[in-house]
Formats: sequence, structure tokens, C-alpha cells
Amino acid sequence: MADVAEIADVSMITVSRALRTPERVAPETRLRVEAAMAQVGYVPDLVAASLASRRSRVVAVVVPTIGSSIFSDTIEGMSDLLHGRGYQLIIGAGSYDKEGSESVITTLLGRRPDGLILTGSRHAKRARRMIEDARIPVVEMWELPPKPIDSAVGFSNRAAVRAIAAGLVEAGYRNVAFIGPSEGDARATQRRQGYADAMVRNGRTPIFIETPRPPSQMEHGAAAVARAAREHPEIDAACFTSDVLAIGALFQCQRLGWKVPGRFAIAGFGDFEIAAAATPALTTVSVPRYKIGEEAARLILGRIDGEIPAGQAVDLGFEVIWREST
Amino acid sequence: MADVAEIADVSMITVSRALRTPERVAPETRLRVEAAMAQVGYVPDLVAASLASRRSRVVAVVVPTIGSSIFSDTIEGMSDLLHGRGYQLIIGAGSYDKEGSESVITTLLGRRPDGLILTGSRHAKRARRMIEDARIPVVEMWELPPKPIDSAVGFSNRAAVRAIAAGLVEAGYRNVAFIGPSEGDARATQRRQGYADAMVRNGRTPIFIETPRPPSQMEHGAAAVARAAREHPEIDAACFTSDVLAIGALFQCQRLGWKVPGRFAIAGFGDFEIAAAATPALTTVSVPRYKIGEEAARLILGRIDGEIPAGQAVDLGFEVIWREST
DNA sequence: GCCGGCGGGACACCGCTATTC
DNA sequence: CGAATAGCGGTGTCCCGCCGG
Repeated sequence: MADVAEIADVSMITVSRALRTPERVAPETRLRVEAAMAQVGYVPDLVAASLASRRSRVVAVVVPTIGSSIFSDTIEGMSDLLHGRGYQLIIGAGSYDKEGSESVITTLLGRRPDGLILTGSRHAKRARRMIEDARIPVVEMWELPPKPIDSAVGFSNRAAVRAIAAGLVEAGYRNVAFIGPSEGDARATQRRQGYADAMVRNGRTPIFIETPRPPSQMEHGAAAVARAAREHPEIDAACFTSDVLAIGALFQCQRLGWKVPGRFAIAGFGDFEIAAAATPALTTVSVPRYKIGEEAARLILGRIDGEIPAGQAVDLGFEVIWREST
Repeated sequence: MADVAEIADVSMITVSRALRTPERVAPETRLRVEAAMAQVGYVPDLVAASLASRRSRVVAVVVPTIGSSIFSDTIEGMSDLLHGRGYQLIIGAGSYDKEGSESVITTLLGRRPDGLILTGSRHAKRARRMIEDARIPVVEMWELPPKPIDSAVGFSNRAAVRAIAAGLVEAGYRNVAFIGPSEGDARATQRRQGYADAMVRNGRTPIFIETPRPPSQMEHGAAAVARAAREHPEIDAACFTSDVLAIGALFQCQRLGWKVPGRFAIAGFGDFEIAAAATPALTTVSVPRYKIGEEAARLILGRIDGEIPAGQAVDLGFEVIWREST
């Protein structure tokens, strides 16, 4: 920066301002500075800038896993919006169990992010204390927590599955099962409750078939159908916690020669690309994966800039999409 | 840190050492310091540490897109290894066209990463200059560039498709087409060349069916098959540049009532989860998505620590997996 | 009493920006 | 609009004091 200043024949402070508040520098001066920056190939040191200004222009996000497309879509939404506003993302992969595990949070907070986005609302006690001590805006996403730390964006996983399960009953299916993991993911648990709600309301007995803990794989879905065939031949429809499981189940039905629907109706969750593309196309719950990311980013920026008060909870809703598989 | 030092009755420098080089601090002192850190909930400021030490323990990575599972698997591989070694990842999403576009690189380098991982080897001229000026280790991945900037890890996209296309010819298919985007992705272009290689060697005329530019979607694959049915009814097999296209095509064949294989054999690329799960299971090229990330991380750390010399190029290879769809 | 090694301390400075003028 | 001063929160470097041999 000193080099740039000398070439442009101004002081370092002016170079700094040409970068951060260009409207406060005379146009002619600014041009000289910009030319000098281009000449020496100056790349401003954001680390030093962060330290001096106490603003890092970094947002930290914790997700259960980066690999699965659920969260990579959400991250893309955040990233698209954040980059446009000059922010960068640092990502921590918490395990599915102890959401936002402690060490992940510590390292993330060590980078002094201006805001923190968390998946879910079940945080370890010590983690929660560190988060509060950090005194930065927080957004919890993918659920609507009863008592949010700060802001939240998501939808009701429970209501979503309640709706699709109720729809299955109304459509005349007699024995509707629920297929998904029983632990390891708070949102999957909420979905299970939604299913139970619908069964109880209709005076049915819930039938649960468990799959291994997340991340769910197609073969888990296939295996679950195989088990259903042996142990619960009366089942004629099922709600899955994920399209991934549902698609695995669909292929398994093809292998068994089961008609979908007819012998076995399938309802997924997520509305991934494959749901619409499959034959038969998959009935599922469409959830705003990308939009959750965008909205989380919008919220966190608003909180950082003080334009949005704490305590906002945004319900982005869901939509049950009836297709051919039910 | 000053607080911690006072409580532990040592100087700040000792606190710093207890964190960074604990073996150089007397065990008893170290315990006092650690207790003090726990007591006040001290979270070290990595920004200040980076500035002072000129080591950020950050690795920057540029990928065409975060959303697609190709790269999110790779990122997961990098992330898993890097976090274990105390490094953090910052991700930039370059557009597919101008890989590693300039502004992305600038912001990333502004964070003063200790290393840089790039997808592909086609970089804009100005970007390349900035990368060289940064004087940090670089790893290019997902290809084996003829003239790498520093290190590289990947496999030959061209050889991979050459192999699967040749296999199709050997298997007796008379009119093997290539279906994929014609531009927008250097690796897709290399795959196209591999197909052309195989056709030329066998004295066949290449048949290309183009799909929209990446990221590829299932419906692009479905549309391509629909077009093939009209314009090239002689085609009895096709190589796709991606399993995503191939699966879309598979579903389209089911809709058309085409037997797969028989009327239309399908070969994908990537060996995604769905390839093995589909009915019929998909013949495809298995590529080490996760391992590329791991290896890129291993290389970059080795280069940072000076344990690995510049110029290493690691070929992770590929494997053609023959399943039921061909 | 001198030497080498180890634990711990002081000072300057990393590159940039808030503040005041 | 531009300049000077004073840090932001740590760590490299050099140094000292202490110990046993």
C-alpha cells in the first residue's frame, strides 16, 4: 500500500479510502490511485483490514455435512448473495450428532466472523456460551426453533410431513408407513413426529421402518422396502424422510416388480432434481433449499448492518407436490 | 489474552506459546494457562495471529460451482483433511466459463491464504499473474495440465471417455453417439476428444448431440434422447459426459418404451450414487471425487511445509465400470 | 566458576483503518 | 478532501536468568 501511495503521490490513508469509501475521494485522485494499484498489482490485505477495522466481512456457517446436496444448495444461495455484497464464507462441517460441535465453533469464531449461521437449533451448552460471548448476529436455519438465539429461517418439518402423510391417507391408502432414520438428525425426528400426528388424527397405528443414521443413501431406501416386503406386506404406501431414500425405494420396487403406485406408493422429501425426472415422477415435499441460504444471508447482513432487529423468524413454508408415485 | 496472562500469572507471550508451541512451555505453567483460558472462555484471535505470523492457516479453493455434488464431494475431502491439520477453507465459486475469474481470485488472495487450490488449468492471463505474484503453493485439480503452475492432481478425462467409448464399440454397438455440452467446461471438452479418439481409431464417424452448457441437468439428458429419436434413429448407444445426463436419458427411454440396453445403451460419467442404484444399473466411469480433494489437500500442505517439491503431478486414474445399461 | 540448554520476558512490528484535525 | 497519530491482537526475534554438570 505504501508503494501504491508513493506512485499515486498521496498518503496511504488516501489509498485506503479509495478502496473502502471511493465516493469520499476526488475523482481525479481516485483515478491516480487506481492506476497505481493496477500498475503494481496491488491486492489489499483483508487480514490486516479486518484487524484494524474490527470487521472481517466474513460470515461463518455450520452445516452437518457439505457433501450432501441439501446443504450445498443452501450454501450456494448464501454464497451467491454474500459474495455480491463483498462478504466471504467460511464453512465448518459439524457432525450430524452434536450439531455445531464445540471445536468447529471455536475455530470458526477465531476468525472473527461478522455473523454466524447455524443449521438447526440443538447446540451443545458450551457451544452456546461461546456463541453468546462472541456477541455477533446469529441465524439458525432449516428449522423454526421455539426459542431462537437471535434470528431464524426455515419451515416446519413436522407440518410438512404431517401434510403429505395426511394426503396419503385421504387418497385412500390403508397402511401408510414412515421410513427414515430414528436418530442423528433433529429435522428427521420432527418429520417423524409430523407423520405420527397424521396417523393419530386419522385413528391409524403408525408403522415405522428405520434406516441407518444420516447421511441417508439410496441403498438404505432400497433395503427398507426389502424389509417392508418381508415384515409388513400390508404396507401400501410410505413417507420417506428424503428423496434419496425414496428413489432408492423406487428402484427396489422396480426390481421386485411392484407397481408404483398400486402395490406401493412412495412419497419423498426435498424435491430434488431427480424427483421430477424419475418415472414415475415422485410425489414429495418441495422445500426452499437455495432460498433458505439466500434468506439466511439476507438476515445476517441485515443484522450486521443493524437494519433488522433481533428475533426475526422467517417461515419460508413448503409445498406438497403430488406426482405420479402416489 | 492479557486477561488470561494475568490470571495465569505469566506474560502474554507465554500464553501465546502455550497455544502455538506447547512443548516449549513447562508443563505446570501450561496447565495454569489452559485453566485460565477455560475460565474466561478465551477464543484466540486467528486474524491477529495471521497478521503477526504471516501464516493464516487458510487454504483457498476455486470451484466452478458449489451446488453440484461433483465438487461438493471434493470439497468434503479437502475439508476433512484440512480441518484435522488446523486449517480452514475459503471457497470461491468461479463461473464455469472463465475458470477462476479475476475478482474471485482477488478476494480470495486478499485473505492471504497459505495455499491455493484451483479447478482446472485454464486461467485468465491476469489471474495467472496474480497467482504467481502471491508466491504461495498452488494445486490444480480435476485435470492433468500439460504445464502446471505448481502441482496438480487429477486424471485424464480424455483417456477415460476414450476407454468407455472404445468398450462400447467392442461390445458391438454400431452407432455410438456422444452427448454432452460442447462448451463451457474444459473437462467436458476433453471427454469429447476422448470419444472422438475412439471413433476415429475404429473408423467410425463421430455423432455429437449437444446439450446446454453446464451445470448439466437431468432434463438435458432426457431432451437429448428425444432429439436423438427424431434426428438419429440409427443411434444404439451413447456416451454421456455426466451421470446426471445419463440418468435423465434413462428415464426418457423408459418413457419412450425403449429397452436399455437393446434399443439404446447408456454410458455415464462420474459413478454417482444413483449409477449403482438405478435399474438398470448404469455403466459409467468411476472417478475419485473425494480422493481428489484429499490428495489436493495433502499436496498443498506438503508444499506449504516445504516437504514436497514443486512440480508434482498426481494421476489418480479412473475405472470404467460395466453394469447393466450397456 | 563457566557453559549449554531451557523456560520465560520485552520490544518492535505485521498491514491497514478510526479518529481527529 | 487529505494528513498525522495511534492502535487492532497477536507473534518473531533477541535476550536474560536459572539450573545442573
